[in-house]
Formats: sequence, structure tokens, C-alpha cells
Amino acid sequence: MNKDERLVKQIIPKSVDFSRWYTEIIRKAELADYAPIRGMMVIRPYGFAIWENISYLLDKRIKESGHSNAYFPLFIPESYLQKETEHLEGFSPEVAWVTHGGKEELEEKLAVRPTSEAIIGNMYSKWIKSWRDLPVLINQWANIIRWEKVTRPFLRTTEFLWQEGHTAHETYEEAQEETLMILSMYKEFVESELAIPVISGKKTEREKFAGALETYAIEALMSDGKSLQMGTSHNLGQHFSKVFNIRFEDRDQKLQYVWQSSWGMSTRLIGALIMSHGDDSGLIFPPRIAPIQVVIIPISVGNWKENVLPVAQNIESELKYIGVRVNLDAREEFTPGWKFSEWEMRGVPLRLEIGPRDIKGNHAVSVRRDTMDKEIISLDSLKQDVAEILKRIQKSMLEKALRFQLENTHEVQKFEDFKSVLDSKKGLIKAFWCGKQACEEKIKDETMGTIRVIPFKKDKEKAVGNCLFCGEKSDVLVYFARAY
RNA sequence: CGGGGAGUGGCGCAGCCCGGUUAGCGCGCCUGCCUUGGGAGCAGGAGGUCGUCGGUUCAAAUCCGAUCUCCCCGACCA
Repeated sequence: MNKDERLVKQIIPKSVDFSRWYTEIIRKAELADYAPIRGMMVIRPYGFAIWENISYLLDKRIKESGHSNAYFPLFIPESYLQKETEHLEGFSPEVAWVTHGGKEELEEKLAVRPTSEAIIGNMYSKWIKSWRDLPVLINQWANIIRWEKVTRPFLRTTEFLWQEGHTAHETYEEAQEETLMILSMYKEFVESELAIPVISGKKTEREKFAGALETYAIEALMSDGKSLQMGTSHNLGQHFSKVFNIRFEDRDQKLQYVWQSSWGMSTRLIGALIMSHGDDSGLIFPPRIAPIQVVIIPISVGNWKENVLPVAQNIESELKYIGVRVNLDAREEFTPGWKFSEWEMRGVPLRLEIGPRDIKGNHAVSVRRDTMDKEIISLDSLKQDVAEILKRIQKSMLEKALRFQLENTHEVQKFEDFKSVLDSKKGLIKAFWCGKQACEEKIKDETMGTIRVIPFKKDKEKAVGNCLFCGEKSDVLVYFARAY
């Protein structure tokens, strides 16, 4: 039986080898495949459907909060990229360059965008003349190229898809407000749609986006105990407006530089979904994002095509009618048992089994992927029940992930404890930090632990402690973790 | 980019050290029969220039060199 199980699952259990489990499940579940170019992958239909759901649900929020979509060029002239020094230094090691058009060498190299601040800044300088033109609230859905040294499907690929928002405002306060509004929108999105609880806060100077005044991020704890940055929102200050000369005449007729923000989330979110929710049997997708929310498996016995199939088809169309993404697996060449495992591996949140026995009893058997709980539901109330169960799955997946996050968050005072917790239990560690980059750096060198975020102050939290490394008095409590 | 491992039908592997018939095995795939409430069975069949390029040799999956890609562990990042 054990041997059979291995053959059947075709993937290494997550608990045995997390890394291998991660890459194997991506290929076995047909989310993505390796392309013949270093660090590049093909997002296959089942994987792309997740991205489409993410895009749709996120785009709705972006628009509802007043932003419009636009599209900027893939190429950025070298001179533009060079204008913001920090920005250039941050990105130059990973920029891909276009040097030729056909056989002719270009007079000026073109960068394949690693992010679009530069090209957008340039355009904004033409568009913005008066305070009446502000704010500019633009988002773009695009692909990005970053020549990373080490790549992993979805988590870090040479090319990835994302949305990047770029806004311009009259004042620092407005830009800051936008930056934080987006951050909380990201948090809400990831928690309610992806069922992944996140911690949000500010990044340290060291982890800041190249060219930003301040960087904020949402971070989530993956089920192997490592942290993953899932979205970032930057207050760019006037760094880019000064170098791209984005000026406007303000209400007092004075010429001013605009205040900007930029923010993004990427296909990395799919990696986060895989790593936060999956188990030894494969993927588990939260219903809101799942490409297929319900799979119907007809139990093929006897003349099932006459008896069972029509009922299954009826259920399928009823569920479709109420907007459930449903798939009836009526393939003859596979047994029901085979299909059960297959769809479990592929993470479908709810399975409906319907066979002769069920039809006699006017019911179907539902099986939740997240808990494997079986429930017999009446065909008369099937639509409502399925919708209800999907909601419950969504909710309990978030709760489960949150429980995991809390259970794996430890508070430590001493560096010795910090090291042992990081080695044995992993997870997030809350500790005080004096604010000096030297301490941050040394902690990283010794433990591989980095400051993920400086959370926003909560009233009830202890106000002061001692820096984890140097022991100096501090009122900054931060989250450390080993990160992807 | 450093250190380690690996590329052989769709997937997982054996063969390589010690060069020599027609490159094997399991799963999957195709056809037929038979089955089907947790990955059924039998019979027949298809599918490979052994990652790529070059070298050594009468002869290369096997030896040598280069190169590409993947995986793991570090330095860098969404």
C-alpha cells in the first residue's frame, strides 16, 4: 500500500522535502513548466487561470480606489535609468539590455524594464503642469525582466507578471496616505481572497526599494517556516520627480516637484498560495482563487452513463448557473478513485461524488479538500449548500493559516534564544532592534535572519526593550525571519 | 556569482567506473476486451539521433573538452 501510494501521488511528500515538493507539484499539477531559457517558465492554463482570478479581483480593487490602467513601453533608454542613482545601483546588476535592432547596433542601449519608475517618470513630466492635474493615479499590468542569479518557479523568475501602480501627488502627506492605503488594500486582498494572513509594516533602510523614501510591505509566513514578501508599496518622495523634472504650479503659484508612490504585486502570489496551503497530497486552493472550485465525479458503475451522468450534468449546469467554477469529470478511462487523487493533487477545494446509491437517496457526497470532511448533501438544496461550503472553506483556510502564523511567531529578548529559535522552530521572531544597520547586518551574517518588517505600533504592545544584538534601549519591535 | 549534484521515450530511473549485438525497466500513452463507491486486470502496440557542440577511437549513452539547462547549499533580489 505504501509503495502504491508513492506511485499514485507521484510527488514527494511536503513533509519530507519541501523544496522538491514545491517544484514537483508545480509541474505535476500543470501550473507551470520550465522553458528552455534560464530562469524562465511557461505558465500553463491551470496556473494562468489563477493569475487571471488574482488579476480580476485585484484590478477591481485598484479601480474602485480611483486608479486607472494604462500601458507603458517595455524598453527604457539607458539614460533614463541612470537618472536616479540609487535606483540604477539597485537594479543594474539585474537589467537585461537590448543593444541591437536587427543588425544595427543601437546608439543608446535599451533596458528591458526591471520596473517602470523611470519611463513613467519621464512621461509624467510631460503630463503634469498644474496642481489641477493631480493626483495622477495610474496602474499597469505588465511583464518585468530581472536577471536574477537564482530562480524558482513563481517565487523568482527572470520574467514575471505583475501590476505596478505609479501615482503623483501635491504633498508628501497625500503620497504617504496613498502608499499606506495601497498597503492595507494589499493586506485585505491577500487575506480575503488568497486566505493568507500577512503582517504589514515598514521595511528597514537596508531592505528598502532602490530609490524610495520609504518602503512598506506585506509579509507572510510560509508553511516551511520561511517568510515571503508578497507585496510592496513605496513612498518615493521627490526622488524621481526631481530627476525627471516632474513639476507643477501649486495653489500658491509656486513651482513644486510632485510627491510619488509606486506599488506592486506579482505572480509570486501564486507561489505563496502553493506554499501556504498545500499538503502532502498536493495543492489546496482557496475557493475565491481556485481555477476550478468544484469537481463532480460520477461514480461509474454499471450503466452509469444512463443513470448517473444525466444527474451529474444537471448538477453541473445548476452550479454554473449560480456562478460556481465547476468541472464535471466524466472521463471514461479513469476510475473514480484515480480522479479523487488527481483533483486532490490539483487543489480543487470541493469534490462532489454522485453515484447510483446517492441518486436513490436524492443526495450527493461532498468532500472538502482542506479538511477531507465528507458531508452528504441533498440534491434539493445542493446549490445553496455548495455555495455555503465554499464560503466555509475559504474562511477556515484563512483561520488555519493564521493559527499557523501565530503558533510560529515567537518573541525573544536574547540573541542566544533568537539563534536557537531560528534554527529549531523557524517562523517569525519578534524582537527589539535599536535601529542601527550594523546590528541588522550582523544578525543577518550570523543567523540568516533578516528584518522582514517594522510593524505599525499597536497600543497594547510593550513600548521598550533592548536591542537583540547590542542590548541598547529600543522602542522598535520588529519581525525577523529567514526569507525567500 | 561561489560550492555540490544531475540531464537517457511524457514522468521516474538503470546502463557509464571497465567503450563493442537491436539502449533496458516501472508508470503513463494508443487499440481491444473487461472493469469501476479511494489511483483495477489481461492481450497487443507506438514512442529514443542518450541535453547540445566538438574531440579521441575501427567503434562513444559510456572516455576528454566546451557549452546550455535544472536541482540543492551559500552571497544578491518581488
